[in-house]
Amino acid sequence: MKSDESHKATSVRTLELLWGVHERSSRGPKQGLTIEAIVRAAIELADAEGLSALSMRKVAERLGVGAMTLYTYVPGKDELIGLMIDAVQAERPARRDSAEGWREKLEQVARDNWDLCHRHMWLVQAGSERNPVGPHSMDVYEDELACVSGIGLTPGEMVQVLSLMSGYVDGAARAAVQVIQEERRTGLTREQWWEQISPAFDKFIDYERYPTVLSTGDAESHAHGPRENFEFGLARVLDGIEVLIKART
Amino acid sequence: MKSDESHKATSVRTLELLWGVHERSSRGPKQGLTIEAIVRAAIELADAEGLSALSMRKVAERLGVGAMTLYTYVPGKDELIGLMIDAVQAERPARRDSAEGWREKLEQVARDNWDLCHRHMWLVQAGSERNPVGPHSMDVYEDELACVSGIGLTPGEMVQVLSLMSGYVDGAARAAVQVIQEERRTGLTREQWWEQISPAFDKFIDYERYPTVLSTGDAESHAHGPRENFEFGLARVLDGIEVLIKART
DNA sequence: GATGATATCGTACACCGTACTAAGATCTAG
DNA sequence: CTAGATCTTAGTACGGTGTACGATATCATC
Repeated sequence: MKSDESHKATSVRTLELLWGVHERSSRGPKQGLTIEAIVRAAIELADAEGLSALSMRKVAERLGVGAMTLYTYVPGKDELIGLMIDAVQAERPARRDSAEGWREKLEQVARDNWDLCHRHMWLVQAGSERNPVGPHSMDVYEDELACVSGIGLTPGEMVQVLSLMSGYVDGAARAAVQVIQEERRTGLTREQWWEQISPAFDKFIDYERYPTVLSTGDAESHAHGPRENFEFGLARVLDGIEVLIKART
Repeated sequence: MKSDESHKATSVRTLELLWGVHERSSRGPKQGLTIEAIVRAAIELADAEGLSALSMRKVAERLGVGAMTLYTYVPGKDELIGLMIDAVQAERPARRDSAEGWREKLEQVARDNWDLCHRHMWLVQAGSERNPVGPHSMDVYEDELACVSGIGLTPGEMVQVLSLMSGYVDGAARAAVQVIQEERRTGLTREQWWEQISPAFDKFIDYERYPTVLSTGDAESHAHGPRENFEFGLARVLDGIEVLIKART
């Protein structure tokens, strides 16, 4: 376990990196790279080959430098991932004045996040709390907060509503993305995979133990696409929030 | 990339392990271990030291055998984790005939899952779709399905409602558990950490850029505990489901 | 030009999952 | 009862990881 002091030091250093405060001393040789370039290379790599294939060596190779060079820019891999997360938040559409009413706005926020998770699938595995919050994440938070302010909720409720929304979207995106990644990894669609597995499955399982499953019919025949599932859940969550808001007014 | 055939083979093998179908040939020496013992040791290790500290070598050491011995029982680490996930599902309370009505039942299911994620924190990082479903997961699914059957929903809607619930609970548990793990890792509570960071943070940030955040007041002062956040979101999600059910009847 | 701070990066360490192989244990066929 | 087949066990090794350390090259400053 590192000391508290060293944790504080790297946390503050990461904050500086996130907010673009460099103030490097003028002595010594010039740096040949920028943090932005490193973060960009890391994002490209993670997009292309997945988070598990993201390594400091490969990022360095992509930039044409030695692996240890990266450590003069970034304290470590975890902090690099933190920078990646904040960087991609910039892709989310900014203020959405077009949408009318809190519901449309929240819906857009949710879909933006869903889309982002599909554009950068590593997001659903990388997410870690306690990352020092960077400027782009802060922009997103400001936007989200604006969606639910001025509609009769207490500040505490506003925060909780946003936490609910992002919790749901993250969970749903995670499930959806994992299906896609699994299809990539094995080269089989879920249907193909299930076809291969089901004979063995039927041999083991005793369906008398699962009357409700049986009476509901084959789960697969009722399965919807991930997108439909997401939209369904989103509508329900928004309905639930609407109940709260209507009770407050 | 492995061949489709080998994927199929390990999938079927994992199914056999999950459902307890051994049929080992009688030739050769007897096995000194059981899969159950291996899974138990792995769960203890993950509980105690986290998923990142779970390694085949450490599990083997805990059992007093060589690392490679495990591979005669289990195809690989991923499959072992799949067995661990199914095994802990057995801890969830079984049929809940005590609860009245779908809402109370779903509430209990959600809280059981929330509690399970806190008892075995590695669950929130390990979760992977496309794991061949084991007997205990199947029990849970049967239970969940029974909660929402016979209340006027179509089979498709029942599946979607459950997917919504588990998506929300997973997302919320994930966030909550990550906070706890971060506190363990750094030895700082979130408040202590924020106290250390905020001076630097205030130096970088320009609050004029974030009027809503500012007007809402310091987010920390409105922060609730993870448990309260979870219960708040759960109530909203259930409200949303209730809207759907009332529209159907 | 000397000095001292700094960037670069090769090497090395401690891990990881697991493929391979050799050795020993046990059952079955003859 | 023996021989062979077949299994378990486990040591070794390979290619990967993050990153600590130290040597060297490069620059701004005195």
